[in-house]
Formats: sequence, structure tokens, C-alpha cells
Amino acid sequence: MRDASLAEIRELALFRDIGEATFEALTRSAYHQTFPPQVTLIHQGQSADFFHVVTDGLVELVGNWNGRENTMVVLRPVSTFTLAACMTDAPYLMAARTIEQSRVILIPSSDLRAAFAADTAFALAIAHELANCYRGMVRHAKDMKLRTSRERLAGYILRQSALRGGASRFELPLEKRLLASFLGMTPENLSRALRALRDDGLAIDATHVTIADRAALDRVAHVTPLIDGPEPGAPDR
Amino acid sequence: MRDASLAEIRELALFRDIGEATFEALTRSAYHQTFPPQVTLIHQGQSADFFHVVTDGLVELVGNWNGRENTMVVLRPVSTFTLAACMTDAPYLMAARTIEQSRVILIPSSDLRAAFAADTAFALAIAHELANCYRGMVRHAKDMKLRTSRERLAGYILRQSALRGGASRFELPLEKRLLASFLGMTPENLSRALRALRDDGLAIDATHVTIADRAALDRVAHVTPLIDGPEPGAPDR
DNA sequence: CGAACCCTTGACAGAAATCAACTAAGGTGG
DNA sequence: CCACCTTAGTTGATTTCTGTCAAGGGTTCG
Repeated sequence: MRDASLAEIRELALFRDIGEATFEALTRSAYHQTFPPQVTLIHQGQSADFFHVVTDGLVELVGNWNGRENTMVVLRPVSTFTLAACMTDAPYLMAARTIEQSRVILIPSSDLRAAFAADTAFALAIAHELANCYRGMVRHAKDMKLRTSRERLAGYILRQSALRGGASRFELPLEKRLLASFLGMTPENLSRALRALRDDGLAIDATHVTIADRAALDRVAHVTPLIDGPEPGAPDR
Repeated sequence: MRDASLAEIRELALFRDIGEATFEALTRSAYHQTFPPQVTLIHQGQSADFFHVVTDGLVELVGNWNGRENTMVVLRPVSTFTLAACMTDAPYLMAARTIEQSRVILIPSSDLRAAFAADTAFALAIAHELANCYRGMVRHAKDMKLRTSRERLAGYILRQSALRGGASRFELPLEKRLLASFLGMTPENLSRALRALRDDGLAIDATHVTIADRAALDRVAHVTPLIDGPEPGAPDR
């Protein structure tokens, strides 16, 4: 891996507190690679060869079953995937595909497990990462099971706003069909839901989002950290 | 904690490989308590005081939002909950309630984190447990987003059969309204779905399940380890 | 310029939630 | 022992929501 990459990665929460020897062992056989958009990085069912860290771009985790496909997670930098599979040496449950051009670190899973055993600080960082992945998936499942599609959409918009420091105008970061899949609906349905939310303080022109009435939108979404996650930058409370 | 409990617990995968000192530190301030049915053990949003291990009985994890409620997980012995919250010192995302009389070990979260730092074998066991919880929730989310309610029900029946060594006749382990909630449908809908599956080789009389035509049922469910989990007892592959 | 592709819209069909009525079983208390 | 109440489950009627199908507009890209 190049020196510039190494310095950049060393600052990530996953690697910040670990020993120099561990860091070197982890990065010795690792790759930091750039991928074009729409490239499938891993397939579901494959054995867990690499632990992945998205450092730039946008990656989606996709579930497939019986000819159907669904976007389960959208990963922005800096995020990881395939950690649980690597730790348990089990097959990937989801495929991963770049949405836009992305840079990804690939760490052989055997090195990951060796570093876990050798470095307590790294073990703790891994456990935190696993716990956060779990909690993210619990939140997504709660979103799916407790909210209607309209409510999920309103919640998504407010989360995106929060990610941008509470901005009331921003661009949708995803293609609508991808967003629809992530929110558990069809593109047609998303289209209609977006129009319907105009009565609740949301205006959308193509990809340009304007929150006209935040309170009204939140009366639909009832945003809560127990589903929508903590405020960006804040600890998970 | 009583000696009988200690011996019993020592054999669990979580504690099997850890040092004697760690085990003693963990169990010194732990409780092994019996709870009646329908008791709420924890509420969502509470701070993570205890790590929990279900040793007997049946416990459900429940999500609440805006007056709605949904069963997210059903835990049979031996299973754990609140691990992710304890490791990250974050609030519980789900409430827990006993379904039937249950015995639960409660370990103070500070002790859990101390043991993680002190004992590498325990850290590894915790990481495996976290990874398995994550993968379980991914599977549940895939179940929800990729399958219809009828397909989920068929899958559930076949999983329950597999848990019983492939038995074709067994008793439903849950009240139907609880099962309906877990499967993401209403009780009325579950009733109808059960009748509809009679054409697909499933017969249900009250709580008594008979799989008349396993192949037909699997043509509906398309059981796969990537959603339904590994065969009981087998590693996750 | 044509070919994809994304998005939107409308019409329709199917699935699921809701509302309501009814049965059956279990528990309580007179 | 029986009347009464509560609760789980079923069934039917209805409405609401969502998916599907089809068509058309707009954009991008070879």
C-alpha cells in the first residue's frame, strides 16, 4: 500500500489506537484500490476473503433472493463491510457494488483475525465496529417494520438534512430507484410518495431537495435516535 | 450466583475458552434470575447497564415507535441480548420481554467491558457473538425486504422444522399474534396465509403443524442459508 | 441521431391493513 | 357448578396501500 494511503488510514477510528506492529502487519498485504462505478466487489455466498474499508466514493450492499434484488445498506466514507463474515469465516450475506467511483481498502481476513488476537486495542475497535453495524441493521429493520413507506421517506430526508448540518436545501445523494430499493418500495411508489409529501413541507425538483416545513415533515417521520441514529458526530445515545 | 448455575454457564460457547480469573470476575457481580411470563426486562432507550444471557425459557426483543410495537427477535436458550449496547455504552434499541417463564443471567456492562480488555479468548468470543447477532439481523432484514409474507411464513415453518431435526409434525412455539408480528404481518393476515399454504403442503390445526409436502412448501420459501441461516448445529456457511 | 436509461404518470390488479362479528377456550367469582 | 368475562383466533367485508404494466418525456452517451 502507498505511503499516502497509509497515513490517511492511520487516522481512522479503526486504526487510530492500535500498535505500530499491528498496523504494519495489517497493511503489509492489504490493497488500497480504486474501482469504477457499478462494479460488483463481492457476491453474496462467497467465502470471506477480505475485510473492506470504503475510504472514498459510495458503495451499496445488496441482497438477492430468487431473482429479486434489494439495496440493504448504502455506505459512505469512512465505512467498513464484510467484518462479521471475516470474523466468523462465514460467507458474505450481501453483495457489494460501487455506486460511484470508489476507493476501497482490502485486508485479507486471516490478517484481520491475527491482528484481533495480537492487539487488544484493535480488538476493541473491531468490537465497536461490529456493534455499530449491528445497531445500524436493527435500526433499518425497525424502520421497515414500524414505519410506512411515506414515514420512512420523510425520515430519510430528515436524516440526510442532519448529515449536512441541518441544511434545508441539498441534493439527493442517490438515484431515486436506488433510494426506493433501500426504503423498501418501488420507484413508482417513491415518485408518488415524494409528491404526496409536498403537503408535509417537502419539495423535490429532480434531485434538488427543499425542506419547506421541517416541523410538518417531522410530524410524519417522528425522528428518533432509536431508529434514525444519533446526530452526526454525536455518540450513540 | 449459585454454584449449579456457574457450572452450567461455564460450558457455554461464550465462556468455554476464557480464563478462570476472567470467569470469576464476570460472575462475581452477576445474577442468574428467574422471571415470570410477560415481564418486561428492559425498555428501549434505557442506558445499557447489563449484558443478558437467556439460559431457559423464551424472550422477545420488541421495537416500539409512535405507539406501534413489533417483535424483532425471538430468543431461545442459549442466546444473548444487549451485547452491542453494552460494548458501546449506548442505549438499548429494543425492549425485552419474557414470553414464558425464563431464566436470565445479568452481567454488569462495566464487568463485561473489563473482561473483554483483560481476556483475549473472551474478546474473541464476544466478537463472534456480535458478528452472529449482526448476521441474524441482516437475515431478518433480507427476509422482510425480499420475501412476501406468504414466503416468509413458509420459510419460518421450514426453519422450525429444521430446528427439530427435520420433523414434519411439531407444535408452534409461539402464539400466533406474536408470530405474525415477528413475520411483519397482522394476526388476521397470518390466519389467512396459513390457510392459503394448505395448497402448498402445509396443514395447521390450532398450534399443531404438519408438513404434508416439504418440496411444495420449499417451492414457496426457497430456503437458503443466506436468509434462513445455517442448518442447526452446523457452522455458518 | 438513435439507443439506452431514468423518471414520471395513469390504469389496473393484487396484497395487506382495518373494521367488525363471531367462536372457542380458559379463568374468575358467585 | 355455572354464569360471566377476557382473550386468542378465525372469518368476512371493505378500504387502503403497494406492485405491476404500459406509455411517454427527458437525458446521456456512443
